[in-house]
Amino acid sequence: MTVGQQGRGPSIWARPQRGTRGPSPEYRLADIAAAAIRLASAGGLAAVSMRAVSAELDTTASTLYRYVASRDELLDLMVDNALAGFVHTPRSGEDWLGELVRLAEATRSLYVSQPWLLDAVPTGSAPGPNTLRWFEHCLQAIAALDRTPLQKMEAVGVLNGVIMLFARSAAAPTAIDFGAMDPARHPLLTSVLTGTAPGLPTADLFERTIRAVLGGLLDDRAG
Amino acid sequence: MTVGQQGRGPSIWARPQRGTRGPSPEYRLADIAAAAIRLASAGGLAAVSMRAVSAELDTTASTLYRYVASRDELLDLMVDNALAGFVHTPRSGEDWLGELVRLAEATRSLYVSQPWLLDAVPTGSAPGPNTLRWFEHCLQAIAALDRTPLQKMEAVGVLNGVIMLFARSAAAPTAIDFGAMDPARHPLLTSVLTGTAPGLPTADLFERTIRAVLGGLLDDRAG
DNA sequence: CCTATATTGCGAACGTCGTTCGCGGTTAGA
DNA sequence: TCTAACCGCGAACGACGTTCGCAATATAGG
Repeated sequence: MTVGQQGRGPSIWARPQRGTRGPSPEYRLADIAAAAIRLASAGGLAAVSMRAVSAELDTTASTLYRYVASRDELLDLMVDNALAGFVHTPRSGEDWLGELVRLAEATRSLYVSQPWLLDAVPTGSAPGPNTLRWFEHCLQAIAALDRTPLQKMEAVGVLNGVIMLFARSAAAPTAIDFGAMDPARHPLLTSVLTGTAPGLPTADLFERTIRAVLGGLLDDRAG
Repeated sequence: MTVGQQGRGPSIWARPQRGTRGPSPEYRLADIAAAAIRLASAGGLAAVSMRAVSAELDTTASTLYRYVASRDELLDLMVDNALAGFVHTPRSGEDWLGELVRLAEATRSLYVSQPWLLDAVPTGSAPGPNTLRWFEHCLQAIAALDRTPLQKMEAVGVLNGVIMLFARSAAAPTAIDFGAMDPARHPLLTSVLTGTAPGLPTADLFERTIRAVLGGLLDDRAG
């Protein structure tokens, strides 16, 4: 592969195959990604260091650079590997909004089950095949709508952002320190925080938000 | 101050003042935050290392720990210092949705002008006085609405998330490498990407999204 | 006034990190 | 057979966050 030195070519996904010369590689990208995901599931993305991942595979850090040009590329690999677990099948007779809500909830549950994704996705600048498959599913659901491609792309981008937003608030149990709050200066905030238990978001807040956003952006009445 | 060793008390904002014993501190938190913001504006949040910030102030890294318990606390300081530049005054006769849209656009422009905020905010778990002031403004705008405090809090949280989402997409000019895209496998995505210039989001997409979200979550017809 | 105590700035160090370099060994093409 | 490409790996580099201990300094209490 020899990616470490020369490899500032295209992204991992469109990298030329290895030559046939030397010994065959001892590891596969899928195994490397799986080892990294194992560490991330246990200790968050911070636990995914090149040394830790290589140790998980009983090798050394420098060996990893035969397969991956940088840690960010390894994160790209992890993201796409995790998104391989995303499945979505349209149901006959389902309206596009209902299908997208269902797709959004499946996506969110995937983010929630693997919270490190929320930290890894912003880094990634090279969407892998499974990420593209997710986009394709979204576009498929709204294919019949009479909107410009750009509008559809924007809507899907916002959809993804809203999903990550809700997944993030579900993953972080609001360990916020309000030590700076002065009841005199912030009366409304004080009454809200003391009046009711902060708690988790309303159960249907996610679906309502999705419907509000997509309905507002793609519904035929808008424009 | 002696924060580095004993300082695992409350957050920076609710920290006991320094005693009167020793020599008076040579630096102020505001100056430290300003120096860090200067570095972040120039080179992103990655340029804000304890050594770099201390060098900016002509001192050493260990000195910083007299003022700040950790790098994350320094980031909290930076965020609140940047949010000090946020101003918002309600206009008489303005409806709540219009006011929130105006507030949202002011917030977004602040995020866009200082993109490191988007990386620093997720870290911060201790909102400073200026952050609380922002929340207070939001709650003020919807004070007259007949919604439960929890619903209002949720809506403000979603509002903030949407603002950051749009600020992020405006800050990162879509340097995405689509090298993995196979036209056969992803026909819709291919047609969208080749058919139109990716470009920036529609001009009014932000406002329309804000209105869709807040209208859907807080309007009297919903619920 | 004198002394104990608290506080400051700082040099040095520790462990970890991402990444690079060069070596010896291995395989396939010329 | 020889050469060029490829592999795994040990060692190192520079940077990072953070801790520790020391000399200097200023106040509080007697």
